[in-house]
Amino acid sequence: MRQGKKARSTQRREESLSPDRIIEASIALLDSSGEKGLTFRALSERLATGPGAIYWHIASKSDLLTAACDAIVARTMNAPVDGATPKAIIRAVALAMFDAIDAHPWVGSALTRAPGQLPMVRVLERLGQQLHALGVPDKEQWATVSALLSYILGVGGQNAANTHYAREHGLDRSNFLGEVSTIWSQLDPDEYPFTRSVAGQLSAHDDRVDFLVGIDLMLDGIGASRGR
Amino acid sequence: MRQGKKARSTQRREESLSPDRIIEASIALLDSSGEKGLTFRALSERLATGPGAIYWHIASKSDLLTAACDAIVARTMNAPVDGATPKAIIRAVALAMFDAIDAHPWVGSALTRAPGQLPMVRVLERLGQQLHALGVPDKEQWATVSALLSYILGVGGQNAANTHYAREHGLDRSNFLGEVSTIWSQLDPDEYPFTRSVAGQLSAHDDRVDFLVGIDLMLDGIGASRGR
DNA sequence: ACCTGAACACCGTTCAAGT
DNA sequence: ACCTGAACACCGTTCAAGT
Repeated sequence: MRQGKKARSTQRREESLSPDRIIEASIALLDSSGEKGLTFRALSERLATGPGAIYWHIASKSDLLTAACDAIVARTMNAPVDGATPKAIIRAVALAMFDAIDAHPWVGSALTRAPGQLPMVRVLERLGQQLHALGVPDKEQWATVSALLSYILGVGGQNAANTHYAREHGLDRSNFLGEVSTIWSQLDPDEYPFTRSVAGQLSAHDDRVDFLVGIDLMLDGIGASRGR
Repeated sequence: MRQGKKARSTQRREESLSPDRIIEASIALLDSSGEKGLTFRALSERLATGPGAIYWHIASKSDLLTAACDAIVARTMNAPVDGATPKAIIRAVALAMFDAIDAHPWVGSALTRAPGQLPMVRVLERLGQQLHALGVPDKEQWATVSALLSYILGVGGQNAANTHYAREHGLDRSNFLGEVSTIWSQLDPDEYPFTRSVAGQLSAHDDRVDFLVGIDLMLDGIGASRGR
């Protein structure tokens, strides 16, 4: 039963609590059971401790969620991205966020609920630097990043909501879209002609492609009011 | 103590429960105490009944929130809007949603959490009809409304989060923005040059104007890839 | 300094029992 | 048909007590 020093200290480190270990376990819990799967009781069980212990390292559940979100966003924003022009880089950064939220839907809602905080600032900074490079005048920079960011958060939130809703009703994503499509195509033709006409496109569409359409719309808009 | 028939029946209607009365009371509760103020216990107290009674009329809290949200959105989307061109109408509809969410921040998050449901569809329909009038090709209509809607939901979600965060910390909105601005201006200059440079614009900006900048960016984008 | 786990003050939801 | 209100199965958070 004796253990070498190395093994001992490794195990020690593995067993003692730390913010990082708590955040790591939170991410695992959020990925596997969604936002409502993250409770201090489930978390403390996974960490083989009591619920109170976590409060020594983390101030609140809201802080914990923001920290978990930031871990994902930091990873995403620090990854290299390729693109030759500022607009190409903006596209790539936005797409990286889309993919991160697609892989971790809870990040979508966590981002929104932490306004002005680190995770949002990381994205803001990446986008803003490219707007600067693009020659957007200082006075217009805030409104422009703000718009891009709002769009990304909007899509991310929808993504999170879709996943949550599908999970709650025991459907997968395509079943969910099919259900919405069916409901839409049964709406009153006089009141909802557009929604009905678009119901068919719903189940065939590609979220990722649609996301980029919106980004390109905004980038084109920046070009239109500035010239290329 | 006798009462006329009319008075009697009026009072009856006021006292007996109905989905409409429950929704009305929910809106009042949400407006006055925010999203966390809406509980079945607080609601049943305000309606002078027991928590169980509400379940006779409403299936779940999530349904209740969506119904309350829909009441606001329906009111907003049914109000006449002026605008001579499709783009002007889109602007006006979007702005009406912004103002509605500004007045009832909880609508921002409720909208996002009811994907594909009635409140969203009302907005989708209004915007979509104008895109159709604008001559956006059928194949592109879904991605285009979807982008506009995501942007509106994104701004709405941020709006809700800002209000929630400020309320939680006992600040008003301008204090909150001032605090964020201060934090941003103290960020590391090498890592966050853009965010620092933009911190000053934060406290002076006008949410409503910024919102329209994003809408115009997208409308210009639609124009750019189509001509006018 | 860090952890334990019982306890507090809540939730949404259900359901027997009433009218 | 509609309402009552106790009870169930949870929450986040606190805090005395331990090591």
